[in-house]
Amino acid sequence: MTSIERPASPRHTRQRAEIRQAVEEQEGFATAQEIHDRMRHDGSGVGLATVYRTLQGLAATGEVDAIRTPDGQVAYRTCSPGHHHHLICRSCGRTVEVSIPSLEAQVRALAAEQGFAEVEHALEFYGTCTECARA
Amino acid sequence: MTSIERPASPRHTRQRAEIRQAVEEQEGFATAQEIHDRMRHDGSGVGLATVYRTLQGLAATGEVDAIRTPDGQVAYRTCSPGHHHHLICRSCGRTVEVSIPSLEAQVRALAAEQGFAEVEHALEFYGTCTECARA
DNA sequence: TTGAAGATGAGAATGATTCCCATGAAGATT
DNA sequence: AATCTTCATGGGAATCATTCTCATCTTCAA
Repeated sequence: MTSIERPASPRHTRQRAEIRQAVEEQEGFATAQEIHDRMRHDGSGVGLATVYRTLQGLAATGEVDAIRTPDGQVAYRTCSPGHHHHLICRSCGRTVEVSIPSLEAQVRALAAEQGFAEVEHALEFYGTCTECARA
Repeated sequence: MTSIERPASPRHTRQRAEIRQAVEEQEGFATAQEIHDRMRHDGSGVGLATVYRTLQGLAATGEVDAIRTPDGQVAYRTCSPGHHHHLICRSCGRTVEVSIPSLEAQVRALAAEQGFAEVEHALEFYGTCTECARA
């Protein structure tokens, strides 16, 4: 198990605060690049590498949620705590958090049945919300 | 809706046959690069770009399943027809197909509830199989 | 057999993400 | 407040998977 060392408590820096705020302000999920672009547009001089690093850190501690979009990019969002999934609009990005308690039970059952341990899953839904369906 | 034109019926070529066979022979999921490497190792001279193109085509018609691994790469595998999910061993790659009928119903219900249309989902499970848990 | 539409392959191009490393800032210690 | 050690930053190079380009071959219908 080779895990990268990460300081117990990261330092409080201006950049880190700005990035955290940027993620909190956005509606749905956004990639590191999108967040970086928006910050730049808003006058911040934070570097792209820092945005990547910081978002990864925030995701590792669960402070933000990270998902992989269908085209392979990683997107971040501030979410409510606890296990949940997302229903994401393909065109506008609007995101609804949903939880499927019965799924979690089934997953455990399936895993046991097949003899698999430490089973994790990532489930996201992509659709078109009412607003966008109109246009 | 800009969809890339794809010929109704692709031509039958030696390369296409080789690639299809390579995917069928493998145990679990493999990336285009892995498949290409194995083919090369077995004496095939098929180009990497062709492997990528062909696998994409096969996935588009449902002849093979394509998933995105946790680290963002696309992996392919020959599967049984119909909607199903995968329980994949993180270390050895062994894959078990599973279906969760109740999930599909819940998805439709959730989508309707939130006013989302054309909802798609991708759900894969990653765990450690019995064999690998021992080692 | 022949021609046109497709397929192939080698390498260049792309694009997201990570790495490198010299410099700057945070936080603990006097 | 001054100092010091450690960690964070940022800019640009480096990676790496994937796609594109395009000249050259194949397939397959006529």
